[in-house]
Amino acid sequence: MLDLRLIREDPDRVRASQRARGESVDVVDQLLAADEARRSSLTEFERLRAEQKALSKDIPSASGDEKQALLVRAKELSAQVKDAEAAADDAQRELDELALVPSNVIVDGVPAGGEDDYTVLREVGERPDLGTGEQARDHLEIGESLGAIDTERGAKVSGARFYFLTGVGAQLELAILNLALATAAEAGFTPMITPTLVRPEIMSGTGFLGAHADEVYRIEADDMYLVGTSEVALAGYHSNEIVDLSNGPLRYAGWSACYRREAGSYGKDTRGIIRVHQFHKVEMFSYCRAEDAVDEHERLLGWEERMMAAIEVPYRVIDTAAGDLGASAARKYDCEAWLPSQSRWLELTSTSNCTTFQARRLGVRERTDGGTRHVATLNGTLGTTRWIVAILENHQQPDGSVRVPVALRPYLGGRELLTPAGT
RNA sequence: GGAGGAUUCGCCUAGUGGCCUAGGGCGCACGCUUGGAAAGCGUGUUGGGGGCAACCCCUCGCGGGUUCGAAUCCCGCAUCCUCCGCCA
Repeated sequence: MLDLRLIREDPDRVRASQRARGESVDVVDQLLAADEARRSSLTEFERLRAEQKALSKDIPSASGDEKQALLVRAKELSAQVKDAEAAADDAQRELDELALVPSNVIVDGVPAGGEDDYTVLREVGERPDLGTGEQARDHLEIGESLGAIDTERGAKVSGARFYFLTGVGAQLELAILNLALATAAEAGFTPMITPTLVRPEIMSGTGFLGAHADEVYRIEADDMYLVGTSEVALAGYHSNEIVDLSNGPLRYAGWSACYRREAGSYGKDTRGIIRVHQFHKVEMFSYCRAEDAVDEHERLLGWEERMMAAIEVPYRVIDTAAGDLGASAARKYDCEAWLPSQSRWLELTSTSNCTTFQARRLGVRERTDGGTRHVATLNGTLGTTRWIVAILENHQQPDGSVRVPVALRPYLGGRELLTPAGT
């Protein structure tokens, strides 16, 4: 949700942002009209209500005919107040509904356009030389040979896009997540294990029930949602609170299972564990002052790149185009690892600056000299199940083994190599 | 699943239809006092919205209702606590 004051004072900025995203520009004028309607109906209600209060104060001390006359007048007024209040409520409801429509206003510098209009900020690391003309084996082939990934039984038990991580595969996932959590803790984040079922208002407050509502699993019997990321729970953590940011940002690292329906991605990444319905993730989440959000975003990206370096995979950083941003994000950077088997880049991390957009919906504020104001929220990935893909493929050896990146070794009992089962 | 009880300002609490314009205590902030501090005294201290302003409106868990008037009465819901049942 945007600040109505911004829409009133600088509607052109909002229009430009909506245009860059390829979304509705007219909604700005609809909002301005709804805001005007709300204010005039509210003023009328308040005028009548004040009159009613003044009148009812005189009733107890009146008597006889005078009292009867007052009661008659008060009864009329009571009906008028009721109508005016209903009108004001309707106008407020209409405004509230419209206010959810515009997406966050993009940060200056975000490229306009859609999925393919990103800007590459940098490319880091060398793509592995896997031998002359040799076709790189893909992560599933490697994973199966290591006895690490079992997608067939995943499908048998739960359907397409489910999998078992077995043996060293399970350990490798935990190694990634443990390294991520340790990195976060060292950087001052508070480690958190979060709920994965949340109430509707929390899911909606984070902005995931807009255009991407089909992505979310809903538990109909209990009217709850399964989260696609711990960002949801961490954003809800301080909902309707006034937080204290005087000692710097509040930083949390959430560990959770993540659930995604992957509706509309039929036929895309169907092999292996690149695109799955359930995975684990360690996510950074930061509450900071609005004016610090741009710097905080760079810091989150910095921690993500530290993790990229730790798993020793070649990657690039992209500045996602406006049309490919989630509704809440004002800017998003992705780190994409090189995927040798497909000669393409694969998203491993994503960090979004949601400015005050989420906090406004969720009611997260801070105290300032001039009252309260909404804080900024940011999030970023520090490790997921998918990273197994990039690690297996980039560290595969000609003999079929996989080299373990140095930083992960302590979490794998010191192992330097993962070797195929039965060799 | 059933039966009771609770939900008031950061915390504790008063409040059974108009005297609530929600009182008191704690905490916190500022001031007085002091050589300095403590104590004491005084002032302030929920949040949101409208208005150029004076000022006004809303906010006693949430949503309805009764009434000229609701923290207070009625209905529904949520959360927490206690007990019972069921499951483990």
